[in-house]
Amino acid sequence: MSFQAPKGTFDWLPPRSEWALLVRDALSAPARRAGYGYIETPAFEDTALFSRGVGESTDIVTKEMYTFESRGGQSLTLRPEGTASVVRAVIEHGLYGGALPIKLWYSGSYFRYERAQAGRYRHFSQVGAEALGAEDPALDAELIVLAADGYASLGLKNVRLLLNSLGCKECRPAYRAALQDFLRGLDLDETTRQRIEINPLRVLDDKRPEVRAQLVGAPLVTDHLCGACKAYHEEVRGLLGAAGVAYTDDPRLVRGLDYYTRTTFEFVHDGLGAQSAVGGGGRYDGLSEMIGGPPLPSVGWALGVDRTVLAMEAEGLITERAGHVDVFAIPLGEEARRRIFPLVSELRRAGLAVDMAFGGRGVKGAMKAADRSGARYALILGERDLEAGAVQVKDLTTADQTAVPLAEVVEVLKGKLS
RNA sequence: GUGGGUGUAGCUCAGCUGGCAGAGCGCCAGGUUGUGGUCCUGGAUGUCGUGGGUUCAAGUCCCAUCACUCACCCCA
Repeated sequence: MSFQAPKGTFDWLPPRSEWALLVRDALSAPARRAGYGYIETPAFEDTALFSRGVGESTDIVTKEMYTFESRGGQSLTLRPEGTASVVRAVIEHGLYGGALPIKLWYSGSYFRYERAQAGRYRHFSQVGAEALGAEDPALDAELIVLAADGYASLGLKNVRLLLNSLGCKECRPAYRAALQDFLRGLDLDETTRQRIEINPLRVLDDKRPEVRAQLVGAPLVTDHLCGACKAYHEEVRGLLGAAGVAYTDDPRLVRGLDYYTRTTFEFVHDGLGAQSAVGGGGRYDGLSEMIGGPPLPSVGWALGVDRTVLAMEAEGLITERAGHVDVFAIPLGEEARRRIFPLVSELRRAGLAVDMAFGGRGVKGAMKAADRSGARYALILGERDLEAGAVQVKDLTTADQTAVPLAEVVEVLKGKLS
């Protein structure tokens, strides 16, 4: 019997896994500095939260959810995205009764039942941030700037920001109707024709060349925005410019979740294969009410951790990192191992990163291991040293070696490494 | 759901019109009775994805099947 990770999933292994941790940290750091508090919600929720929140017409809900029945007969679903859960938690705990906006960030695993391909997995990882309860273009701009700063802090140069406005419940219906009129006149396959009736904006997203060619003259949302939406969008654009964040207006940008209104954006990168979005988000003014909460105009984003690592690889930012211990201890013989083990523990308690040779290997093999560990110093303890009450401290970069009394090793190494 | 590609050592892969299972890297050991990163020597690891067929003979040809992968669809 042998096992392998389920289709569409993968394991993060060292040393590459270090970058996943680093990316998670770097993408969330700007939000933490901007007053966003940490929220952690369950990995599964009531199925209806997603079908009503994300939208019955979306692909996510119609064919990509991991839905199962609990022993009590309740329908539960592994979360396919984070926003619905956060809004649910805010409503459930009445957080909207306090100071607004409520600013939250989170990080975790998400699940969508899709055919895997480069950059697209059934289990993936996102960092998210949401600001709930305020309708202020500065809040939209803040979130976008925070995400852009996160990517920039990782050294990414080729992340582009696409920006659009999808209008609101006042102006979207008219646009939707105009778009449907246009699309119905095109030569399209059956599934796409169905999409025109259910979710016409999504058709603008089609990548097939024969479809793209026909979409050239399609009506654009930006030409159908009401006065309020137009003004709001202009304000967001102005603030982004003022903060020095470059963006491209993309009137074709639509997103796969139904709850978006007004500001929508996507961060894209060309080095990921067919998947180009490394992050995205937007405003969702009606979501709270859709799932039974009070009016709570909000905006947020989710950034893909796995995809960001792929983007960094594409830009050559992922380099082999040297090992991460400072000291590597080598006992020669059992007596030496018994003596060096507590010394290793003591060094670690003193704040040094320390590893040691296990498995009773010879000096040569142990030295090889010390070299691979990336340690600056090797500690060698053998019979002769035990008799002398000292340990050999070898600087692996210069090959200088000196005997240091056992009682003084901790202080000496702390001094050398500070 | 649809279409393409690939399955051979831990990893990356070579293996021609069928004829003894290979290389590089990595790993382990020795060269150095207690010293790494270079060098030299040696060693271990294989159900050639799986099942069937053709053949004196199959990693190689045929059929089926599974897995992985890329792309469409969709999205982080």
